[in-house]
Amino acid sequence: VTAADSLTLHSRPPRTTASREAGAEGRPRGRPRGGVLNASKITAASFTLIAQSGYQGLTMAALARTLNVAKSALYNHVASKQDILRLLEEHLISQVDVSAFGTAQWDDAIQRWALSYRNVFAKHTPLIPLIAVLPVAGAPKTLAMYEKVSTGLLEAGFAEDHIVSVIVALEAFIFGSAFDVNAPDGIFNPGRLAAAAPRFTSVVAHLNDSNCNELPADTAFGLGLKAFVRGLRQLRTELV
Amino acid sequence: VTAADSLTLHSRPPRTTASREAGAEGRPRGRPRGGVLNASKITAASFTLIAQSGYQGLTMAALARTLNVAKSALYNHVASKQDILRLLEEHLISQVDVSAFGTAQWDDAIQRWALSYRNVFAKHTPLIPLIAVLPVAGAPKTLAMYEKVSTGLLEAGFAEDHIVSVIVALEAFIFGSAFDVNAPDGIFNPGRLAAAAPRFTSVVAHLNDSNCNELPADTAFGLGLKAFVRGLRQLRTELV
DNA sequence: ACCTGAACACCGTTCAAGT
DNA sequence: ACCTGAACACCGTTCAAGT
Repeated sequence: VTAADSLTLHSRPPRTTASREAGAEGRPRGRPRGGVLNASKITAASFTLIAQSGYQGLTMAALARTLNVAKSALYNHVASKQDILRLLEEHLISQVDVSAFGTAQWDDAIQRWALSYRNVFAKHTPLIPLIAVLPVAGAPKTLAMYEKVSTGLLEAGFAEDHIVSVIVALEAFIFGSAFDVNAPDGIFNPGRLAAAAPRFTSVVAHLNDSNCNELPADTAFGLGLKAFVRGLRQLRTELV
Repeated sequence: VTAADSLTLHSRPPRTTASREAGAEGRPRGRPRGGVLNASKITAASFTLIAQSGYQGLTMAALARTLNVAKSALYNHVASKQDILRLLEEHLISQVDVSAFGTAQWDDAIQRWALSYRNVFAKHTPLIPLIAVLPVAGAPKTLAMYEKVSTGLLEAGFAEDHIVSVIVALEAFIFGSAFDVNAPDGIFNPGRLAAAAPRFTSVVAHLNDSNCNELPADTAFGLGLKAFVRGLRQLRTELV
């Protein structure tokens, strides 16, 4: 045991900054009278923060500052940061447009649902790794969306034992496509390696030939969705 | 300026733990004679670490410990942790099986490539948000894979100006499906909310009716891939 | 050129003290 | 029940000192 060791046992390291790090400015220490904090205020503040500075700006400290509370106060309402992400996910799912199921043809309904779903999560891709693995049990709004889609597919004539697979497969395509929306311009530009990949280079050069002013991610999503739905139309009648 | 403030200017906070935090045990301070570190050693150590304790175990500190160097030594070979993730991505891409292009029929080749691609990244989903947005310019192995796939699709008769879209769409489905592989059992079990979603509940109950001992993620991937390829077969001839 | 040691500015989370 | 203040155990990154 060195001298430095025993020192740490008796003296605390002084704070590196002198500024206050936690807490609301004026509020006394005890329990406040009004409802200072709750889950939906945390959700709203999170979306504000994300809109301002992205998911990288969504920290417990920033959230506490926005809500004018101490960081530790957040833990009276959520168990963890993951818990907050789950709140965001549930809120976003309810913004996905499922209204076409029941009004439009099943194939049109799928396409409109998928487009809406992708657009909602394109701005929230950091949630995707979470959703894809999140049990629906505690997520009523997510469940409500699945109920709508299932009903639409049942009425379209899909066999009961294939519907979950159809939904999972479509969601996979939707989530993957949401990432693509955020790809930088020229992501496929081979640069100085062009000579090593002549076919791909040529094909990238033809990217915008037929889609003048559409984003590459949108073109790919449209083509993929069309192909997917065409294939489903065939399989629907075959797979029984 | 308080007393605590001026204190920090003159005395360093003592370390909270007594154990050494950085550095290799025996090595002297200066530049070592042998090649202690390089990019491929960092890559290999990263995969070892991931295999042992997942991506959450992949930290600069753990990496340095594994390689028996100081954390700061890593920055002589990579610019950042993101840089390491890019090394991993390039290495994994080269494990994707593209051998079916050129030997099998185009639709079979796509299916085998897609399955291999999904399987490789199912164990490395934290890389997916990165890949989907990563320019190919500095990634020769990624480019080599695209060259193979492009060639296969060109020979299959797809129009030059659609091939990038076809690849992007397929990749979206592949990446999304990779996440599903890691979903927990019973992810679709509605729990106590079953009554609110009767159709979905019924459809989930029928999930395993026709696929006795296959994982749900595999069933969905197979069905989605089949639908996708069928749709592509139609669009290939139409879209010209 | 390439390493060590030490620090820096964060991060999410915990917990006693307070009302 | 629900807040504050203070700490804890990390994290990735920087940089002077050394050879």
